[in-house]
Amino acid sequence: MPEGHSVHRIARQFARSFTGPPVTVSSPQGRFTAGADRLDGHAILQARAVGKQMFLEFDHHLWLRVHLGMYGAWDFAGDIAVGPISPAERGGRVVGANEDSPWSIGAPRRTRLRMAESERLQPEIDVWPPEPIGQVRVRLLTPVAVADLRGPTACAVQTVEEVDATIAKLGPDPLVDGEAGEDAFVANVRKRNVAIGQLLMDQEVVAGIGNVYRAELLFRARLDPYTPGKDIPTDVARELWRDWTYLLGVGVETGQMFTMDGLEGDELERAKTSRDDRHWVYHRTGEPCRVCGTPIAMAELVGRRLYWCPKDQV
DNA sequence: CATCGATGTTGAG
DNA sequence: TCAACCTCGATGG
Repeated sequence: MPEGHSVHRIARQFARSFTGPPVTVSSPQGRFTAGADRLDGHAILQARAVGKQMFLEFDHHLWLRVHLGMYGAWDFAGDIAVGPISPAERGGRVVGANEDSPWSIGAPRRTRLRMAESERLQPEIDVWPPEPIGQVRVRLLTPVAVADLRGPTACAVQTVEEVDATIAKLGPDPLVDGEAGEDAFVANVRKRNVAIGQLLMDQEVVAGIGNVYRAELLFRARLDPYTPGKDIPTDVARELWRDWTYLLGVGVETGQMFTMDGLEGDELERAKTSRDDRHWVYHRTGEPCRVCGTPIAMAELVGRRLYWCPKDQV
């Protein structure tokens, strides 16, 4: 269930801990054996994230494309990075190892970290390499680090042409397209006679936004989710993009989806520690709007639940 | 302890 | 249009 920020963080984990040495690639589960055999023994050159898709380039110029979907996850263990990601690693394209933690051969650390929509340290490993847990589609193993992929929606070996085609179908991602993304986003929104609440979830319009960020972005903009894209003024669309850029940056740096700015004291602590107190409207059906007290509304839109304040968002 | 639902795409029909 | 993916925290008995 990760949205874009998690996928960028996972790509950075690969850039920092898996570029350099040859990688042993296997499919403990057995469902990706043919694909794993095509990558086995090759080194990883770079990790890229675009929206919710991640791409690893191997040194024979084949790529592994992964989409975690609803409940996919990566389990990392060994000499891996934990915690906030340094500003030096910002950017959608990450090449090579981080200077702060250069790749080195040595005894693997015992850290185990699960990276999905959130990140959680797991009990430390006691043997190297650790036993796979659950249905592991792909295992990537270096002398000092291991990554196990579980439950992905997509996991495929691609040529560079196929990677380019996959990315070409995606809308702009602030961490990939930078300033140029803003114009693309505004154009994509304003040419469609489709509700903005639907457009924000459309990965061809903008890549990386999921159900939580959609709801929160629309509330932060005080925008009615049912407003057709073509009726949204240019400056409002630009502000939406800039707010997404901001929230994505916060998410990538902290690993959490902070959407409530300006909190202090107890409110800030609650937002950090309690899932229920973390959002303006997401998953708050019937509860009082934090601004006006009106019960938060919920409706299905293209098969996903949409949350909004019917009074503040107009 | 059983059941449900989910921060999402893919591909069969 | 809908099941598959096959995980896992929340919920209810």
